[in-house]
Amino acid sequence: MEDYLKSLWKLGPKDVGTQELADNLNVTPASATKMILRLTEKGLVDHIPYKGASLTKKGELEALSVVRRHRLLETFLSQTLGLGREQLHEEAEKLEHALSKNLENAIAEYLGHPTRDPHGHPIPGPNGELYNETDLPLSDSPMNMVLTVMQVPDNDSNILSWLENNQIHPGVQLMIISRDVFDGGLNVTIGNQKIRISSSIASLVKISFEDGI
Amino acid sequence: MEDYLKSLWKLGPKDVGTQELADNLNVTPASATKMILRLTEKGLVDHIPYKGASLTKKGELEALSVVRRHRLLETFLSQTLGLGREQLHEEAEKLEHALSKNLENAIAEYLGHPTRDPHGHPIPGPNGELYNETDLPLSDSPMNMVLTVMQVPDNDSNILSWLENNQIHPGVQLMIISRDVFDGGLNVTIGNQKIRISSSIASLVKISFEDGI
DNA sequence: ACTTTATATTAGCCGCGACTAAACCAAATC
DNA sequence: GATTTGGTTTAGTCGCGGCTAATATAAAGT
Repeated sequence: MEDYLKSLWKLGPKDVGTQELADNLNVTPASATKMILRLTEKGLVDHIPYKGASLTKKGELEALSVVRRHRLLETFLSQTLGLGREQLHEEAEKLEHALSKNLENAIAEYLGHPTRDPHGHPIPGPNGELYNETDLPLSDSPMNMVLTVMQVPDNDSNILSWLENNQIHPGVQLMIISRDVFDGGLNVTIGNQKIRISSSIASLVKISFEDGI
Repeated sequence: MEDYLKSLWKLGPKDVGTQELADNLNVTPASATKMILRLTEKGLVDHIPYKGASLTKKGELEALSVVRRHRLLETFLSQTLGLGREQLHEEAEKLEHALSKNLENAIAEYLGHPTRDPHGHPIPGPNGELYNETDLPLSDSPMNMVLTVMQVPDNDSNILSWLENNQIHPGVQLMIISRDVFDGGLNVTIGNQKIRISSSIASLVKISFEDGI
């Protein structure tokens, strides 16, 4: 149930199709439909048959609570155990459903109420507060300006390992040197390295023009 | 399932009755019977109908793995977040089922492969190794000797809070001054305090004659 | 407008883990 | 030896969360 809410939140706020939801959760469309009905019954989603589903206010708060637990756990596991960024998502995915309010609070306290997780994703507040996103995809960013990496994806450990190997993670500064006219691939400098980033990956990395984090 | 294995281990190694098992897990005897059948099917328990159930070798290893995860989690939460001993059990109970082998290893590593949890209970090794218990119940211990508290119970937060308030926890030294002839209550000195411990609680506290922990 | 096609839904099944109510067995009492 | 009694098991139900196969709908193409 919590996984469905989380996916609806991630894919929303538009109406999410059954297929899209099912794909996101690696289940069959039939399973997704069934769960959508259950969640509708509970007042957590609005459902227009043959059209799609979206979270109600109540459902959104519930989803944000799951996201908060997930991202706090990622931060906590990274901080204490020093797990690599590419392992965090999978582990947090399992633990998030078993995290009590008490432990959530204790972890937030311990970490000093962080606002971003190790991938740079904003951590919702205890009541679902989420500040405005201003970070932009690297793929859409201007050339010849110093950019600060703010976010990397969390759910694909292959991509994440590649990024890690090339020193691309939140806080790092880089500059786009040139952009391939045909496939949108980027040549960037980072430190004194020059690397090429495919456009599909560049669209998953978010940056800001500010220095700090 | 894991909870049943853990309970069978805790109540064993003798044959455990359905009632006893059900009480321990706060479920009805009917539920316990059903699960015993499932576990028997899987080769994890031996079951003699109308008599009782006990773990097979395979079941015991599985149970010890759960116990290991539980106690590592208690130690980890205590160490990092500084949770009180009386909160640890409940939180670990929820998380233990969601802890991957990977994370279990990382936590054990981080903690330096501890052999006891914060309640003094031995932590099984990664392959179920468990050293010999030599600790004795405080209730059966001799008077006028310096005793080191080794273990306190983990599952009753009321008792645990009381013990904590009276500075009784693993590592503390105390001495039995007198024993009530009728109800077995103990008068003990601990530091420069004198307190009375009821026999029911004294039977749950384990001590050793050695100094260190 | 009719048919094809892609997407959604329903129907019916399974396993897990809980429950209540009813039947059953074994051991102790009469 | 028959009966009471207490613990055990079976039978039948429910909710969660999956699945497959079949059906229904909306949208697009002819």
